[in-house]
Amino acid sequence: MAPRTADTSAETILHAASTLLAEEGPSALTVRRIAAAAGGSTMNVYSRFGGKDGVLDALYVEGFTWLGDAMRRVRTTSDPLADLTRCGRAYRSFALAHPTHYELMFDRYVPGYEPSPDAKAAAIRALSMLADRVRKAMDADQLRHGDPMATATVIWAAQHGPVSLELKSAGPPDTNWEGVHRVLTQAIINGLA
Amino acid sequence: MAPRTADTSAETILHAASTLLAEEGPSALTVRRIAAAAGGSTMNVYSRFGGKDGVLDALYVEGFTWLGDAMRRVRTTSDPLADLTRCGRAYRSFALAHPTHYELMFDRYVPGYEPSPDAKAAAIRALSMLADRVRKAMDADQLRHGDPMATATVIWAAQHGPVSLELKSAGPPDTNWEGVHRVLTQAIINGLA
DNA sequence: ACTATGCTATAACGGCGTTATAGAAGTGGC
DNA sequence: GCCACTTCTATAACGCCGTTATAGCATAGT
Repeated sequence: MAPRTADTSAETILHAASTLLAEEGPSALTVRRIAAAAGGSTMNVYSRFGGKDGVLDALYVEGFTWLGDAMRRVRTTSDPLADLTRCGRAYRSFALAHPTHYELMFDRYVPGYEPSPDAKAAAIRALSMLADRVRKAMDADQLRHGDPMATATVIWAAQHGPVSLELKSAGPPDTNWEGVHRVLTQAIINGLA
Repeated sequence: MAPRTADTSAETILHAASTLLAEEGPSALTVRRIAAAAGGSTMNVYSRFGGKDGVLDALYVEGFTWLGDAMRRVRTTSDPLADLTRCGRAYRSFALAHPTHYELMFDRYVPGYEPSPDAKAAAIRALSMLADRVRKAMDADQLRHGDPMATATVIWAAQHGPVSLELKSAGPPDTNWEGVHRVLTQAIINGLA
């Protein structure tokens, strides 16, 4: 049974790393711990992912896949502007549900890590999902016309600001971050209309 | 001449660390390199700053001091709303001029580092400088009345979003970040008026 | 002059990412 | 059946990190 040892496949390693990231945060993401959690040796990580950065890239893409899915799950109604507002709420929910993935994706929590071009492409793909909804709103004359990608970037930046600060609990300790996020999202959508 | 060795005072160490951070980025901030750049031994860093986190705290406070100074330098006119817009520009200029300090302050670039309560207090102090200007705008009936600190946090979040993304060159490579920042700042100030 | 104190530099410890090395399992030819 | 040969594995080593222990030396007090 089993080819030779326990099945330390790429999926097993990735799952172990993802769990480690979710449960103990980025500092638990060491090659030795990932390999031990997956039941294999450190070299296994190197042969399958080329090193720590390869695993981080996979987790990065995993995060953007989840974020893209969350955006996709937002229902599309006849009011594209309301849909965009709901996208904002979904964005914040994603960040609060997967804070460590969010930090890996958007704050450079892991020191030497820089996402590979492929990984960045996955990020842009998630952004274009937002751009699609922006385009819909433009077509419905609910948003000022222009480059949908550029407008989507503005909305994204308005999301990232409060969410990023909330996750690192910056600012006054009694800050109502849900309120900050709501006000900011509303202001930017009104401002672009 | 000289007490005993070269003057590896706290200021010398801090200056060496700050230069290292500015010129080579956070990854150059190792205790050994800081000590060598300051002309002393590693123990020097420990006796004067208690460890690496102590130095990071000092750099963190240094960054917020600079940011506070930049906010203070924005001229105060009879149009508080225009002053706030200028504060936004000053904020982005600061981030672009001191990107590595900004990342230390706002993105958790350095892995295990968490700012001490004192350091966080310095951050809140810089934020209340923005809150003062918000209060002025409220007194002039240019902004909706409310808690100035909360409103300042909203404005801050609107600044941090685009600036943070720009610094890590996220998003489409041809993004006009100055434009994103301008649109977002204008939208949030209009939205709060 | 001599002890005591405090600061210094060096060395060591455990852990990190990564690389080199050696061993075991599978494969093809004869 | 047996022997190279390839391939994947696990272990150990290297140089770095933050931190701590240790030993040396300059000053202060008497």
